[in-house]
Amino acid sequence: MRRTKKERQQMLKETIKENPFITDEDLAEKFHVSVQTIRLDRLELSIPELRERIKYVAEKRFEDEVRSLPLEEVIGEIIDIELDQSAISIFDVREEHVFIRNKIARGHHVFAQANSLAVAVINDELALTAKANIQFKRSVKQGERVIAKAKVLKIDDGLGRTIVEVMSYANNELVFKGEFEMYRSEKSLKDEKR
Amino acid sequence: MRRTKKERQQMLKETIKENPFITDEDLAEKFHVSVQTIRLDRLELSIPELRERIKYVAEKRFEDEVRSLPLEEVIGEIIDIELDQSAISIFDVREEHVFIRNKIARGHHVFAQANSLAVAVINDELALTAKANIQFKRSVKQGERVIAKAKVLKIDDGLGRTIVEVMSYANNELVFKGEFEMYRSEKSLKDEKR
DNA sequence: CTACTATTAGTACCTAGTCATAATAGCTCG
DNA sequence: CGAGCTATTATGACTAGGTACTAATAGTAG
Repeated sequence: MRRTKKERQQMLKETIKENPFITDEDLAEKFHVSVQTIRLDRLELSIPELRERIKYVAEKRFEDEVRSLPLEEVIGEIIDIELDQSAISIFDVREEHVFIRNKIARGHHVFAQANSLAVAVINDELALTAKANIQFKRSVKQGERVIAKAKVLKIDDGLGRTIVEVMSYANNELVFKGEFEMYRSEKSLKDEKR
Repeated sequence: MRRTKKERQQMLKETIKENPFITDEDLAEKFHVSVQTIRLDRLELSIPELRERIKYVAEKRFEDEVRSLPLEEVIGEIIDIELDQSAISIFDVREEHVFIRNKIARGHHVFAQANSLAVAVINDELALTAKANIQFKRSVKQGERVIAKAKVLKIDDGLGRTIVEVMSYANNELVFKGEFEMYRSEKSLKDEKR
């Protein structure tokens, strides 16, 4: 007993974590012990053999590949709408919407909810966002429910522009505020139909 | 010769590509041939053995991991980055990103590309969007490739704010322009380390 | 019938292990 | 000093999933 074992096992853990592709033989050499000792250590620490470790890494990669699905069609669920007047949608912040490190919602999801609500409230076949002025008032965490309220401020038929204000709340606190200048391309067409 | 071989080898290729975790034995069963035939096939097609395949997948993941720590949360693919200076990403507009009726990209996808690029370019553990002023210059259609270029304009260490400008182009035309005011939470910590 | 391809079978060997058993070394406690 | 203990090392049998090589057989074309 070279006054080690615990130390060696601690280092073993870290070494394997850092490089799962290392064999018992290489480990034995590295720590100046026999292969059998390394195997006993792995047994005690429940570290699987090289091949299992590699397999695990490979499988995880495969899962991840599917995981990176981006934004959905419409973000949030619309629960109330009065065309050309106002609309409300809710959006539950889940795991896939947040940064891994701190569980804070990525800005573009909060934006997406507000933006798609602004699109929806416009009484037109086709509404596009022309400009937006937005502020993220506070960060939203995983598990919170964001309620976005859109209000149509001004409809300028001449220019085909509509100003929509969206305020988003989580826990009754304002988390996002945005002013969207929306463009209606089909306005004239629609008017003709009437 | 069951009038197959070529067909079988073609299918073999695809099967393994789809699921690299399959053994020769399973393959033999699947194609109703002997294990030896499968091995001959692999030899002819230069497909490595199961363990090598798994290892390859695992290694690739490992390479990606270093790259994808900051990048995995990005919409679009980053092709160039100089921290705290500039970054470029590309984003191909596909079916799932557009309005069904007119094949025009939804604003929040274009925004998401720009916003996540602004997050990525910040040389910090954690960057959040505080404000943004954006303009959609022209609509982007399905099939177009959007190239977003981010430039760090100002780093205000006192406030912990950084201004990032993002210009997005499709077909060499400006389609989106945004100015993002980003918040760095770990700023002070980093300064202390220096 | 012969030549040729495709397929199958069998053997020896490899890597990186598991599992079980046994031997040895270095201590400490009484 | 020796028994008891832990840690380490050695040894042998066995495993999966192969490689490499040789040989036998089936089926078909010329």
